[in-house]
Amino acid sequence: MSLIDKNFAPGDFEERWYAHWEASGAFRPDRPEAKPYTIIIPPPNVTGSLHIGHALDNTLQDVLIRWHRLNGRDARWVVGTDHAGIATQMVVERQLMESQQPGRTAMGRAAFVAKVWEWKAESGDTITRQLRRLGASCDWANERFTMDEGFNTAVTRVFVTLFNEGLLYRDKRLVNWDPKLKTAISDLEVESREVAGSFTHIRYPLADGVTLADGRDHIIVATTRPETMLGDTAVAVNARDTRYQSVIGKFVKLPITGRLIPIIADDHADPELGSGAVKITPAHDFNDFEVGKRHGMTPINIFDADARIIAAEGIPAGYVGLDRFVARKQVIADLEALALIELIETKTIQMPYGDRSGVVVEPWLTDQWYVNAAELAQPALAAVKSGETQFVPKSWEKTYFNWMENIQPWCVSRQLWWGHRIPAWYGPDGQFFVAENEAKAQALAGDMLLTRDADVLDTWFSSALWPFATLGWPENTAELARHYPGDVLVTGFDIIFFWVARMMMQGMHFMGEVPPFETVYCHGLVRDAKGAKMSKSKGNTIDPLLLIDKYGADALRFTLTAMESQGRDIKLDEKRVEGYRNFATKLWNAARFCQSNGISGSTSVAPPPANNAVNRWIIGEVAATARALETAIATFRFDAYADAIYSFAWNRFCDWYLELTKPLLSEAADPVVAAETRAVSGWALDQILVMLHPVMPFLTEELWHKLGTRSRDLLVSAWVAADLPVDAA
RNA sequence: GGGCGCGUAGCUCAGCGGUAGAGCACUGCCUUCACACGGCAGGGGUCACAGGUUCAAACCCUGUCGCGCCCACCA
Repeated sequence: MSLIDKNFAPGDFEERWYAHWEASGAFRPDRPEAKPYTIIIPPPNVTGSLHIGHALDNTLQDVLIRWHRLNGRDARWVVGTDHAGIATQMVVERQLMESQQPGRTAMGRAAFVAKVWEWKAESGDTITRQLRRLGASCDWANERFTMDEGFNTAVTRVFVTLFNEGLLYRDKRLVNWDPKLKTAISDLEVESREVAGSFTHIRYPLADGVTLADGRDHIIVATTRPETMLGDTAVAVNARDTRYQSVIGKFVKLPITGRLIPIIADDHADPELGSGAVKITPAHDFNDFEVGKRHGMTPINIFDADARIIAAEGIPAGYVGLDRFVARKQVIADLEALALIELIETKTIQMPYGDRSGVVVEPWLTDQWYVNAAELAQPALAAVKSGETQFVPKSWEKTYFNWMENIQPWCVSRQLWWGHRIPAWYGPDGQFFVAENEAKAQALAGDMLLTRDADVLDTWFSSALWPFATLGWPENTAELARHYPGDVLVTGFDIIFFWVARMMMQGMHFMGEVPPFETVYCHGLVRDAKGAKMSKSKGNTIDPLLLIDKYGADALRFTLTAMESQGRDIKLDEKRVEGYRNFATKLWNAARFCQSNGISGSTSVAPPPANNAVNRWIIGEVAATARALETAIATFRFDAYADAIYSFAWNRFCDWYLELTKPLLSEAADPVVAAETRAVSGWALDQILVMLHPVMPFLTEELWHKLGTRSRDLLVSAWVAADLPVDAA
């Protein structure tokens, strides 16, 4: 208990309180008799730094955790970081380049991975330090990392188990290949962009003097990627298409290569589209791959990992080694010279781009590991259908259903170095053995000389295990029993497929059909004041740390809470932060006023006895506010929470109550009424601190201690304000 | 081509069946012994448009227009 300074300066006490809380163990769950309340943090990238989206996500989680902690629950916020395979690998590669050190391939795998660990150690606590500045009351004592020892065990166990159950398998099929990063990526990591392109109509000469019904000696096919014709294995037409019925089973002579390829009948060819005839390139197009399979064709691969032409069947030597885009020009030039170009249309086309590399992704034929997602999706789907897990807002359930019901095999192998190495070993003739370690694989393989799979797992494969691997799984720990499933997951809607769906699948499969959380709260994106998506390249990013420096963490937290409305996107305007900093100042001054009038903190949750009408009124208002907050939390209406406490504290408590009671505290006033008013004021102010604490933890903790001699910190006090009598007056 | 969401005061948004609300901005007054990062008073909206349901609609239904996002193999 000490005098409240005239100036409100959050920088003077925020870091001090955080250090005190953490050191005192306040973030640890320590109420074994109470019902647990568990949130699992979406693990930020270990080498990342706090952006405004993290600030929102973690503020909301902290509001929930702190509210439930204040309400007596045994709250635990499980925390940790993600190794973020591809993202981190790219960061380190870029750093090597910028510092002119040898590149990844030059230094070799072991040295590179060591370099990443070095970088992780160096920068790895940046993000967690920043979360502390935000005030996130995470259980740091049990901080996890997706590549720590226990996690590695969990990942391996899951891989081996799924393999043994037949739910994970190796397959040769087309993947989305990123020729820049030189790895397979999943469907979700491909974004379709509209670009200016062209549509080339090519004449494929009919072989053996055959002609079409209209007398033409060629079939016209169209493509946006002319170079792929080097790998064509057929031309497909529809069996119902009268224009082509007579030539089904005949051949065309594939230009440039001179190969004869058959004209086949397949429903993939739509008579309504283009010429009705379509070139089939099984090794470089997802549809064509299926067509090829139906007709027993062997795909002809024409690219290497860099998407350069290789010496495949019939490809002229001059093409070998050409980049795909150079090859495209060459194909067009050669076809033009042969007078086989019917037409080149300029038009906007859809092209697949790697979301990380920004280059055009190629469908490429490789051996990869796949998870049978369609199978794992069934229980995960059922859990949401039955309401065991609920999305808030509910409309996201439809999105989830739609994706899960049409889910494709999940390619989980990546040709990267940073990540969980795939636990599979190969014998000399391509036999493979999946086991938890090399010794077990060797036991399966007998005398064979084994080499380990060079690939690593998709980052999301490990983060899918986050809700249970962080609690000690596969060991049967007490923590697991107590904190799984979590109460709520708070995350952005943009990773529902990447992460939420995968956690649902793995959680259901490995945790006895129990989904990992009861509620999935999906918040929106934080945009700039004009509504534009923030990006470094646009230069419109808002750095949450700068806002914290300028206005205090509490003001930023209040802003994000007040603007979070049912998952809608947030247009963040700095003026809003300034406004809520003003609110903090207002409260600070109100507390200072109270203190200067001999008002101090209360000793109990229950309101003091009151006879005076104004005092009775404010007691009732506190109760009504507490109930409004309870509803807001139960329905995840963060905006309603902020609004209720704001209007109560400012409009009713400051503007009316403090003004109306000023005369009651004057020297001329009745001492009995004055004493009652001091007691009620102190109690009401305490209640404001309690109710506001989840959103503004620093300011409220500071005032809590300034206003009274307290046996405990505010954040760990269990105050069930909503139980107050509603009609105290 | 499917799916979702949004169009309410100058701006950002609540309200989702019972005579229009908040914050910011704006106007006027006030440096009154908590606070000018403040106080008091005030101006400002045919709730996108058109139909319908209802005693009653910003709120429910149908359609139209505009904006945004997600998913999808028109080669």
